Amino acid sequence: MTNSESKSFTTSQKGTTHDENGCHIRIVHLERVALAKRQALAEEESERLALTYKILGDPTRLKIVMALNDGEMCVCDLAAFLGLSESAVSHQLRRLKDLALVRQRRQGQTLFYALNDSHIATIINIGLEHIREGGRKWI
Amino acid sequence: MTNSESKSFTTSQKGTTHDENGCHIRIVHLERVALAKRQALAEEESERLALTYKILGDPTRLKIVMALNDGEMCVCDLAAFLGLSESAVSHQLRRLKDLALVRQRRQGQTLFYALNDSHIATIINIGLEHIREGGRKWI
DNA sequence: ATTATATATGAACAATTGTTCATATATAAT
DNA sequence: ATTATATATGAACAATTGTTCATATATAAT
Repeated sequence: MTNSESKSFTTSQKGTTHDENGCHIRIVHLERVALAKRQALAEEESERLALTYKILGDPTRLKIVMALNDGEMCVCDLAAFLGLSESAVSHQLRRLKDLALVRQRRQGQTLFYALNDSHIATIINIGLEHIREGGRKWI
Repeated sequence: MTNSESKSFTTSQKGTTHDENGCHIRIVHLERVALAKRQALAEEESERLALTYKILGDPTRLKIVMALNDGEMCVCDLAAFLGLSESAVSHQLRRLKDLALVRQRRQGQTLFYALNDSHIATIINIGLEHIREGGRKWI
C-alpha cells in the first residue's frame, strides 16, 4: 500500500528456478515474486503477528477479550460467564497475557484482567465489520 | 464501549449459582457477569469471528495475505514465494476463500488471488502496530 | 502456625490442524 | 481426440491445541 511499485502484472514473465534443495520450481511472474519477497516482513515478525491472531482465533479466548472490552473481570467471573472451569480460563488468560493482549492487576487474592491496549478493541471491531458485510460461506 | 453501563466494579457482590448440570459455581461480581452476558455476541457470530482470526493466525496464510496486499498473485507464484508446494498453497487459499479473506479471478488456466476487501489490510496494520509497540514476552 | 480463598501450573489426552502424496478437474494447445 | 498446464481435492499422518485433573503458589483471615 505504501509502495509505489506496479500493482498488476499482465505481462507473463515465465521462468523457473531451483530451491535450496535443488528442486525445480515454477514461477510464472518472476518480478511479482521478487516484489513479494522484498516487501515481506521479517520471519520473526510474521510469526509474532500470526501468533497474535491465532490467540484471538479461539472462541473461548475471543469471548474473554470481548467481555473485557466492557471493563476488567476476575478469573472466577470469567469462568462463570463462559461456563468453564477456572483452570481452563486461567490457562487461556496466560496465553492472552503472553501476547500482551491482556494485563492483570492484583487486589488481595483476586486478579483482575483487562485489555492491555486500545488496538485490541479496534481489531475486533474491524473483524466484526468484515464478517457482517460479506461472504455467506460460513462453516 | 458504546454502552453507558458502569465500567468498574469495586463493590464485591459475592454470590454463587448453579450451572445447567446443577454444579456449584462461584461468582464474585454478579452484576459484572450479567453485563458480560448481555453484551456478548451471538454464539454464531463469535464462532465466525474467531474462525476469521484463526485463519489469519497461521504463518503461511498470513504471509499469503500480506503478499496479496501488494496485488494479486497466482498459485504457483505464491508457492515459489513461500517455498511450499502448490498443493499446500491451494489448500490454504481455499480456507482463506471460505472466510471471504481472498477472492479469485480466472485468466485461462491461471487463477489470480487477491484480498477480498479493505478490512483485511486494516486488521493487519493494527495488528502490526500492536506487536511493534508492546510486550516483549514473545515465544 | 493453620486454614481458607483465588489463581496458576504441569501432565495427560482427545480433538484439530498443516503438509504431503496421489489423483482429479478445468482450460488451452495441438 | 490427445496432451500439457494450472490448480483443486481427499486421505493420511505427524504436530499442535484446549480442556480436565491433580497439585502448587500467593494472599488473607484466624
